[in-house]
This record gives sequence, C-alpha cells and structure tokens, in this order.
Amino acid sequence: MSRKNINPNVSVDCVVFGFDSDQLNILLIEQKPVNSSVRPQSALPGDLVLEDESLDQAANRVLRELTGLKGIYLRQFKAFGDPERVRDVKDLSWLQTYREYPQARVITVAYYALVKMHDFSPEASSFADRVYWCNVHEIPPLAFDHNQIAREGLLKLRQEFEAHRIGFELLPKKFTLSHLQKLYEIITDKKFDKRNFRKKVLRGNILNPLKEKQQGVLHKPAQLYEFNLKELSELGAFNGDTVEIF
Amino acid sequence: MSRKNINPNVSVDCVVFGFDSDQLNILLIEQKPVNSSVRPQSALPGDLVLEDESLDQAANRVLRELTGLKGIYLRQFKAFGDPERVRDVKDLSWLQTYREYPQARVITVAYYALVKMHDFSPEASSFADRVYWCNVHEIPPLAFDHNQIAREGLLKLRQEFEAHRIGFELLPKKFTLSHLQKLYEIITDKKFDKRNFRKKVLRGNILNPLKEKQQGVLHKPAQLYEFNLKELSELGAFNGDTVEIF
DNA sequence: TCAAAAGTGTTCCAATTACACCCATGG
DNA sequence: CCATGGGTGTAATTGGAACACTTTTGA
Repeated sequence: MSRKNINPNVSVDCVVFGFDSDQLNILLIEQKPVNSSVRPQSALPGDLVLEDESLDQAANRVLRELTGLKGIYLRQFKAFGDPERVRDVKDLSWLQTYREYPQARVITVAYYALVKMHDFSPEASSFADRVYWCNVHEIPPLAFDHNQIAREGLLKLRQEFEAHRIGFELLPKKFTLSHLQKLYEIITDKKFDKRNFRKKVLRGNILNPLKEKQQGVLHKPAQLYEFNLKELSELGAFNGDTVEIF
Repeated sequence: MSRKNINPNVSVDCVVFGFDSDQLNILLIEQKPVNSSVRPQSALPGDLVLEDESLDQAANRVLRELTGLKGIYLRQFKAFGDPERVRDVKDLSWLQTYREYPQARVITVAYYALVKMHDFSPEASSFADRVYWCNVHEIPPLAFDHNQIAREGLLKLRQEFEAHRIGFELLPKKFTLSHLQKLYEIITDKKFDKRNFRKKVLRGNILNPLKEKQQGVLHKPAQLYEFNLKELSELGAFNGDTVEIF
C-alpha cells in the first residue's frame, strides 16, 4: 500500500472575460519562452498561492498585477486537481524553468472575472511577455489543462447569466440598448426581439437615460444609458442576489 | 519580503444531504476524541487527498467509506483556503493527534452530495466514532470552518434547485406527489399550491404512476409514482442539463 | 363517525410573443 | 438621396396564481 498524502502546489488561474460590443473575449498571456528554440505557448493568467494569502486574495493579486485594476468582478468557479494535469510534455520545460519543484502536483482553483475592456490596456507582467485578448471561439492550444478551464469558465458564465444575474460588469459606463442586447445575445447565444427586449429592460428602474447620444456613427445616433447603481444595490445586485433585468 | 509559496495540505469535505419526507438533514461525524478529557466535536466528513487520486475521486472515496454507497450524486461547489481556517485552538489537539504536520495550512475542496436516506444506515469509519443525521437548521458548532462550509453548501443546493435542476436523488424509488411537493417546499423554503403543483409536474412525462398505493397510513392512501428515467435521460438530466419539472 | 391527507377544474390576470414601419444621421 | 441602425405599439396567446369541496381510508 503506497497510497499516501503529499503536499501539492496550489495555484489560482483566471478566466478573464471582456466584451467589445461585438465579441466576447478572454485574456491570455504568452508564457515567457524558456529559450529561443521552443515556441511560446499561451496560458491563462495565474500563479501559486502565497503562504499568507487566501485564495480570493491570490486571484485578486494576479488580476491586479495583470491589469492594474482593482475591484474587478471575480468569482471562484471550480478547483481542478487531476494528478496528470501538469504532466504533459509540452509543459515540462516551462515548469523546469519557473518552478522550484517542477515535478510537484499542482491543484488549481479557477476564477472567472468580468472586466470592461475599455477601462484598461493589459500590460506584460512578470509571468508573461505579452498579454492579449482572444475571442472565446478562437482560443489556441493552451498550457496545462487551461483549454478545459477556459471552456468550463465560459459555461459557468452562461449559467450565471441564465440564473438571471445581470452582466453590467462587462459594459462601459455609457452604452446603448443595442449594446446591452448584443451582450445578452452573445452570452446566451440566443436572439431577442428588439421591441420586447427594450420594453422589458426599461420596465424596471434600472437604466438611466443620459442627456447624451452616440457620436461618430454612420446612422441615427442612439440614446446612451447608464446603470442605476442606487436602484441595483437596493435590489441586492451587489450582495450576490439574483436581479433579473431581462 | 518574506512572502513565499508553500505546499499546503489539500483535503476534500462533503456536505451530505438526506431527506426523510419531513426534514432536510446533513450527515455529521463525531471526531474521535483525543483523550477522555476533551469532549468530542462534530465535523463534516472529509479527508486529505491522496497522491494518486483526483479531487472527485477523493470525495467519492470519503463518501464510500462512510456510507458504503456508490454512484452518489456528488458535486464540487467551492474551495476554502483562508490561511487561518485550521488555526482555531479548538482544533489543535485533534490536528496534533491525527495529522502528520499539524501546523500545515490546509486548503479544502468542498462537495455536496444528495443521498436517499432510506438506502443506507451510516457506519462509523476510521475517522469517526459516530456518524449521524442532523437537521440542517440545528447544526451544532463544528470543527474548523465547517459551519461555514455547511451553510454555503445549503445555499448552493438551493441555487441549483432554483436553476431548475430536479432533485430526485433525494427521494426513494417510490414516492407520492405530496412527498415530492414537500421536498420542493423544504429546499426552496416556499409553499406551493397543491393543485398547481400537481398539474405542472404531471404535464411533463416525467413521472410514472405505479399500480400501487401507500400502505399503513392513517388516511386515504396516496398514489405512488416513480421517476421516468428513460424520459429524464433523454431530456439530459444526467448530462447536467437543466430539466425543469416544476 | 371522525380525523387526516388525497384528489380534482375553472377563472382571472400578467407576461411573453409575434410582427412592420418611419426616423435621424453621415457620407 | 441612400444606407444604416434607432426607435416605437398592438393584438393574440400562454402560463401562472388563486381558490374549496368531495373522497378514501384507518382508528
């Protein structure tokens, strides 16, 4: 009987979603190549959990180092702990270069985050040469089991949406009703009727019309709106309550 | 700068729900007392993850050792990783007695499980002197942060239910419509109209009436039903799809 | 014959769906 | 003046909510 307990490494990985009024994207990093002979591989942003921080703190730290942003919507969605998840040969040299115990088992706790793409331009960090947005449907082969983690993160985002949680974290401060509708359509992968959609979201007291219109578009400029944060917080949107806006 | 990464212990803990046609219960173990001077404390069933097993395998192992049952509905719901979660003095002597590195940080991955209470009688295991059911509203003070884990497990169960996932894992093979309704009412903490409830669950093709009635009750015996597993699997209930029966 | 839960239909209201045309702007 | 998305109302249908009495059994 050689089954025993060991102390694995524990990391966090983040599936960071952004919406650019057309597409749903996730944030990827390009791993620093070990040497010039291996071609760089992309991965989800993540890091080992430090001795004195909680899991949430670790995920926030990773995100802050990557984006410079604080207070991002961040939610743990699953732990991944297959013993083989860091055993693929494609990941060997990176592990050997950057990890103290390259052969250690790594259990990772995955988070997804929602950010307003317009609020920041991602910066290269200590983990990565390059940070870039990638359409959720065009994700390249990633390190470790990160393709699976990204896939499950997207499923989780959709589930949360279906459970009637609003997604204003993905929109800029000012947006049009068409933007909002497109966001809902892309995330849920359904089409909605324009009139019915507008009726329903305006019925609540959740959107404030601004005294401002779209500019620089080659058609009739649309009314801009912002979220009524006072009303939303009274409805419990920031306590994790379900707030149905459509 | 003394922030560094260490290798914590990783464990799984299970919030096991059972329904006895009246109450929702969870399964607790009584920790083996270290010596006769300390009074025994209760805890959620759980264990360290072994070297060669995945998280899901570890949770299944814990549950099997505890209940003798296989194929139980089991779902990971959250990882708990506060550095202080195993630092309470109340847990010190137990850790010192049963853990190789009592001072090690422990990150735990929590699961909830749904079992048919009638299918088994819990047995004492290597971890516990006593295993017992406890009403979810009368949970005593538990070891570590297990009260928090149990609380969040119940919230998660309710969420899953609200997201229209059926809960037939909690009912015996044969049950009445009143049993089903009571289950829904207890989990969602709402009351439903009897006629409307029946109309709605019978509208689908999900319940098979049996040629059998309740026996030994002191009132008009009710029709017994079973779930139509063929129909349910076609609806994707076993692929994790959402199947709304009420 | 009493107690206790089983079983059964109809009406009303609210919400969802389907659907088509004119408007304002920039090029 | 044309192309592009913005903006608007009504009718029909569906689904959910409210509601009370009779029936069957065991004690």
